Amino acid sequence: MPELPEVETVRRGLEGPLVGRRLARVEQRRADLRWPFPEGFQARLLDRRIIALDRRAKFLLARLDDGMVWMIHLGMSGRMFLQPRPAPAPGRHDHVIVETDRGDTVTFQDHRRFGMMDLVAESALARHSMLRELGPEPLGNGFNETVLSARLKHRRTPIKSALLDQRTVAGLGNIYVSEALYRAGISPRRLAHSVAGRRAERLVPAIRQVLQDAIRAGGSSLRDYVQASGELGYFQHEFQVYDREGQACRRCGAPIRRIVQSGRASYYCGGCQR
DNA sequence: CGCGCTCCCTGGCCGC
DNA sequence: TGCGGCCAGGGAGCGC
Repeated sequence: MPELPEVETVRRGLEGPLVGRRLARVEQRRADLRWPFPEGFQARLLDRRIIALDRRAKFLLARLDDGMVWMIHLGMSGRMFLQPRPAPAPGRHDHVIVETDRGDTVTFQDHRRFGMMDLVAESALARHSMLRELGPEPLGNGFNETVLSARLKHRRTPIKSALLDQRTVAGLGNIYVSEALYRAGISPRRLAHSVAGRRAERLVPAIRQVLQDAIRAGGSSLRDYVQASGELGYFQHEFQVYDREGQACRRCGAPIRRIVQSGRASYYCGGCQR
């Protein structure tokens, strides 16, 4: 899926076509994604005007003119993109299609259906079960070495797992955790509590920089992800460790290792990361 | 409570 | 070429 940089790229790409626009047509093509759509989803979106398109962690938040927020999560394989004109007939995995009063068509496509959508009152947003426990935005002011250390200090799990946990810091996923740990010179196997302090001082800028670099590149295009415009991001060409098992570390030449932690692959250089 | 494993789903790829 | 097994960017829910 889309991790923070991919979601942010989609947000930027859709902001122009969607913000200020009224949803003149809404087509919900199945009853559920990961979970059922909220009651009356299609009718409640229809004719609403989108007043802002924001992002929190990996969620897109479309603010509507009736005080509701259209929450969108892309899961592992979700895409949200602007269609060319005229829009082609919907495909098998095109689950939600909206058309604005300017005639732009935006499609939500998700072949694995791990994504989700919800409609929630702005006033209740912070209490939503999927948002309520999220940690700080890594690119925001609330994320620094003190905050990260406090969140790692009591954790007995490997740092890799702690960073995938959205309560620690919100928006990292499997790719950018591996890449950030490489940049910080920290082994994914190191226990989280031992990263609190000096190592967290390296990790914070490593996380910020890898996310910023990826956003600048338009995200990473692997199997599924495309930008809102349909263009490919190119950060995958800058991966130092992710999906590079057996290839030489670009810094020290040692072969990149792949291990499995909490059921997910981790990639790292045994020479550069301790 | 905190942690790790399994599962949800479809499709691509690899080896036989 | 066909088929089975494995793997994939996420996260909830369960058992230990």
